[in-house]
Amino acid sequence: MAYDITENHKRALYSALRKKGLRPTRQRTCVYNIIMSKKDHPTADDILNRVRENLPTISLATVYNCLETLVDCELVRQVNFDRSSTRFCPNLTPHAHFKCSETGNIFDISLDEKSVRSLKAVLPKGFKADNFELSFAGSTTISSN
Amino acid sequence: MAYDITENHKRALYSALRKKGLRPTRQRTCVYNIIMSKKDHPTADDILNRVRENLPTISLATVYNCLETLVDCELVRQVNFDRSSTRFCPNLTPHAHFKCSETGNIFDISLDEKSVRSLKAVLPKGFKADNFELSFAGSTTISSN
DNA sequence: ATCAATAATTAGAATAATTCCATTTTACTG
DNA sequence: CAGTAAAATGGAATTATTCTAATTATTGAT
Repeated sequence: MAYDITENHKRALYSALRKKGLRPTRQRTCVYNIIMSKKDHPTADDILNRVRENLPTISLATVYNCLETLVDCELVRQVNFDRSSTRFCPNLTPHAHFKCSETGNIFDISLDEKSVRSLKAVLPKGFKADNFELSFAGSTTISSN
Repeated sequence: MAYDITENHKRALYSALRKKGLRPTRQRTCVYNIIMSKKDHPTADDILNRVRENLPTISLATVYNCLETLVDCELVRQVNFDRSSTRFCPNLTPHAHFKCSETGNIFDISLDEKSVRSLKAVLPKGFKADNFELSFAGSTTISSN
């Protein structure tokens, strides 16, 4: 039996949806698979184009709906860089983002526990963070991750 | 002689503009003063409303133009929270932002040198950051800064 | 399997924030 | 103070996203 990564994704998706009383539709499944199958940071529009190879009639509104659901279920993350379109990220481990000013490429920068702790330590008494976002902009010699 | 804070701002503004060969117009001066006179995080629209008390005919496009200029001159900073309107920040010292999920209030969280260093230390070899943005979302018992 | 109930998808209209454009006004230089 | 270049203006255009009302799919019970 071959190790089928998408079978695992399917299981994760279905159980997360069921937990919230939501239905595993063709569209949700496909959007989720597309995001998981390429570890980059696509916009809703990128995702529409990729998903249409399988579901040619899916609408942009549905892509937005699916993405909202997946974010609510904590199956994917949302990333914002300045004012440009929201991007979606399959990486659920603690990480920061680095955007290369020259190429526009976005890199995940993984954060170990110590870094996460020292990050959260900047908050004074009285502040309780549910989440954080750390992003860098600059230049890099790395061409892709 | 009274300590006139706006005189200092004026000097900072004029010299920063001159350095870039830009003209100190009434609109730019007013937008800058408005931002400096209340240490919060107004949107372009907030700023339009405040500035109109002094310059009733200023247009939103001009506010956007002025803000772009001020950001380019590094006199004010831009802050983005998710997809909502861009906010502008007079605080030029290294700091993070905390947004209270309940009230929407935004707090500056100042960062000491050590924190800034450990922040930048998360970047692997090959990445050179020009700037970073760190923001938290959560709840707080603090009502205002 | 079939049906009803409910949830999800769809296409297109609507909205919000921002940028663009063509014209008028203003600021600087000589 | 005249000429030139930069900036301001109002409105149209653009972009990303959300809303809406109608259709279609999924589920649970017969």
